[in-house]
Amino acid sequence: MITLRDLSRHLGLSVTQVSRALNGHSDVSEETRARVLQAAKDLKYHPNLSARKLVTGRSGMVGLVLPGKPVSPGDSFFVQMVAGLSAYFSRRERQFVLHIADGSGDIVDAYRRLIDGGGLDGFILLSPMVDDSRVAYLRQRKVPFVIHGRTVPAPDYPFFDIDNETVGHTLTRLLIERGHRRIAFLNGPRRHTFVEWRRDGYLRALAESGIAADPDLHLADEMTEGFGMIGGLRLMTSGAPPTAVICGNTLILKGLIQTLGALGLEVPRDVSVVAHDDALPGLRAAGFDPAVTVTRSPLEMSWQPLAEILLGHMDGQPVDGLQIWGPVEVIERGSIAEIMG
Amino acid sequence: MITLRDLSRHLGLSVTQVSRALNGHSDVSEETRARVLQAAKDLKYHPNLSARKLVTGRSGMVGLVLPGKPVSPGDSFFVQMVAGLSAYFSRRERQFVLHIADGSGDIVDAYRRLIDGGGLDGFILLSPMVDDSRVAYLRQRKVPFVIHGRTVPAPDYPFFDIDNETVGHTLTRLLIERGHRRIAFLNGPRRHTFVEWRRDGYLRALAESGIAADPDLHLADEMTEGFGMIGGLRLMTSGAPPTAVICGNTLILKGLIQTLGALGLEVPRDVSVVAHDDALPGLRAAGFDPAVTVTRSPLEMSWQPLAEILLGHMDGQPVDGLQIWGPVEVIERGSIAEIMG
DNA sequence: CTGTTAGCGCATTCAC
DNA sequence: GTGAATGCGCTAACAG
Repeated sequence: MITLRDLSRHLGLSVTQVSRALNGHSDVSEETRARVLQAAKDLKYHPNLSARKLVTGRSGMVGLVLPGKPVSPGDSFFVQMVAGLSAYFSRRERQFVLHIADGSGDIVDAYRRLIDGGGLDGFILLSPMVDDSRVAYLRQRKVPFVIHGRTVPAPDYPFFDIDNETVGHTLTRLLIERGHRRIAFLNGPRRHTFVEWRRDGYLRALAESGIAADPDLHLADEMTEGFGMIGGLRLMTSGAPPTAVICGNTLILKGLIQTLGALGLEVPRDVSVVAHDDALPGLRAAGFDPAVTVTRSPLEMSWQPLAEILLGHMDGQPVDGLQIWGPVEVIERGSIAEIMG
Repeated sequence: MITLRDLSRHLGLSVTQVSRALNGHSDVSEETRARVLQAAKDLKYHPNLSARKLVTGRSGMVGLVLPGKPVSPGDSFFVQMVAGLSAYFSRRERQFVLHIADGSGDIVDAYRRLIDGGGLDGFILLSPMVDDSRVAYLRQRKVPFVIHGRTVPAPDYPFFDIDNETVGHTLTRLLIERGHRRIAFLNGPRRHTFVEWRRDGYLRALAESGIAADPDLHLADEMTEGFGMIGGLRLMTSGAPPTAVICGNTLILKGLIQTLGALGLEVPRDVSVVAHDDALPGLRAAGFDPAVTVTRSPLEMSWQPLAEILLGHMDGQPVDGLQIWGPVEVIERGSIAEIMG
């Protein structure tokens, strides 16, 4: 292993000067800098992050903490995210620590250990919740982070998010415009902010058209195929079934489609269906039969912004430029039937 | 953030003594140790790994380097492994660094950076290859590692593996015993040792029964559904098709089944099929129609041994006890037809 | 059993 | 521009 000291002796310079040259300080002659850089490459010098961390307090290592649930195909959301982030940081010569938390115990403890002991100084947070304890803790510790989503509508920390209120509103509007008035929503778990915001958009669209919201038509549960099946069954076998159903993601959609098939209901003849599509591999709404009209925001377009925002934040860039909205596309595919007034 | 120094002042002891108490040294009075441990818990002390690494040369952080290919459902092997390992190490208060390598460049560079710069001092290696450069490098650097598999039949480093020669032999024997003599093998990529060893077992079984091996019946390629389809097609449409096919895993099996279906061939009436089953979620051989006879070694039973072996190795345990064979089960499910002599 | 001393590799004062 | 000294938090000699 080669250290700064080795380099300095090799070059006949002081350790200090080599350090300065490597870190791009201004008070180094161009010639010296060139020599140092060349030698560093030749000798395959790699700065010792532990040593650097000890003196600067920062290691540049970033982390992602995931809840410790068993892996299932439905977790392809996390898989995509982990793979994307890890590859991105690896390319940038950053260390990416994946921590799958022990389900028991406070999640904040995991962060504390990672910060105090492990020297992590940057985090990506997924699936923000109302009153998110992770956010509170990291803010208090003044550790940089970026969230995929938001905990409040207008936060003062960096984030990458889509406009979920608009997602809910758009999907609902699509149906209302075709004459639907009994519109159901198989949403996600209440604890997540985006679920509530999509619901807000849904309710706003209904209100704008003077449609009374029927609480029985809005179901909130884990975003699984199972929920799609059970929720769909509950909706369609109730006394007053909806004429259209909105699905929070394509996993729910998949379940719903199965239930509809089992009930002998055809899309869009018997019931119209729309969904939000994260464009996860193997779960494309375009692949369903019939293809389903969706709002679409590819998850795979979120790693890079998330990573860049985090690195920017760790570099001390102002928060304003680090609050970024991802695009939401509307793709009509004919899974909505026209209802005559 | 709370340091050893804080603890020592709080307790009225020297920093050294507190360190010793925490690290389980013998020369500490029981009373002192108890006091220290209690105070550490109360003040939520977490040792600074960077500092420790600097003086001991070891941080306890372990890493997994994966080749930088795009993620697909077929990578569920890696997904399972990553999730299992990460969860295990997290529970043991170890940091687990996932590094998805940039495809370009020498893979060894990734390890160099992680060791020199990142302070990693233990690795899990997956998918060992003939003349594996990673093994050579880590051995030279004297960095502890554990391999899922082996690079040579009797290595002097720790590993967790199954007896792949026996897997090949067993699957082939099952078919020979039912009278098959034209037995094909859709194996994996030649670069992997386990592929060669399975082939050895296959050839040995054939030889033992005096069956001449037909090179056209052994196909080696990436273990994908596509290979199962293409390879199966090639086998079954050749001039002299086999009466039985062995699949290297259930992904290949899945592809083969599709081809057979497309060709109007029925299992086991028209062709017998066996496979090796890693028991990946969603790819259970039991779920195929008809259920397929397999050798089975659940992947999910490998993280824990792998992790334990690595930690043992890092603790300096002798290698003898760290070379472990996982079980291989034979499950007969009636996908083999009897061939009358 | 306990405390004092030294140094891991690096960045950052402060002098020159 | 450059170099010498200092300390980050911790463990490992070395005394007592």
